[in-house]
Amino acid sequence: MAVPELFRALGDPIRLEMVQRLSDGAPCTIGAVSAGLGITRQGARKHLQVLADAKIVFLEAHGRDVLVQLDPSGLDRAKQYISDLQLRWDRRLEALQRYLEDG
Amino acid sequence: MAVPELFRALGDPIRLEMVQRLSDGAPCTIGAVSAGLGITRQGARKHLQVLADAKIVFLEAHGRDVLVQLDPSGLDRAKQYISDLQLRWDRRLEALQRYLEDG
DNA sequence: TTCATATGCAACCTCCTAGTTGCATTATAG
DNA sequence: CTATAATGCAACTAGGAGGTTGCATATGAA
Repeated sequence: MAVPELFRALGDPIRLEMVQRLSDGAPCTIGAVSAGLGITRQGARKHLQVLADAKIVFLEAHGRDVLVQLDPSGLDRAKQYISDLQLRWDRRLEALQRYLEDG
Repeated sequence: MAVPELFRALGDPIRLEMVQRLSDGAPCTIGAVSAGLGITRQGARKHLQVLADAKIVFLEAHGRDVLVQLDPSGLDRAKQYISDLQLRWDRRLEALQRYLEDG
């Protein structure tokens, strides 16, 4: 459910950069993920919330700071959705080909 | 390239519905893809343009009407990008595990 | 030719989103 | 205890995205 929200969350260069960082490095604090993006901490925080709402990331309070971690299931759902589309598309192509060959 | 644009194009319920229709049925005209979406033809046309700009769909003039066709390579790029992310994520997990085990 | 159909183009409106600033809060460090 | 560091919350602004209406254009059918 909420597939559009999922893709929408990925459809922003800054959020995608965040996901990149998270997939590369260790889980880190909000401050760390937000640094060096060219926007303020609050701006970055909003992006993180979008990612969290879309279940691409989850936030875990840890004393004074909040750890940001990638949620693999989010990415998986997105990929699965695309695969389903491609499957239908392929079936359609096959049906079309049969139609052309056999009459 | 322009991966964010790709996801962004998929991140809208109406555009996703269009892609669904195109993957299901035969390539059809702009009018056909645009019908029954709850918005005007011009509104739908703008969505189609977004999909076309993101290379998810291509438009082919055919006399009076314009055929809309799914571009499988667009979906493939999106899927590939996600797979790459997951690959890096998995590698990171492995490294972490080795670190925990071996010291 | 004439009429209807499928589309293009442009101006306009509204609202959400990205981004900011300022201040409050909570927890770690000395 | 005090100071600082990491974060939360709220109000505000600007710009773009989604959507509409109105009109122009070109192609196919009769």
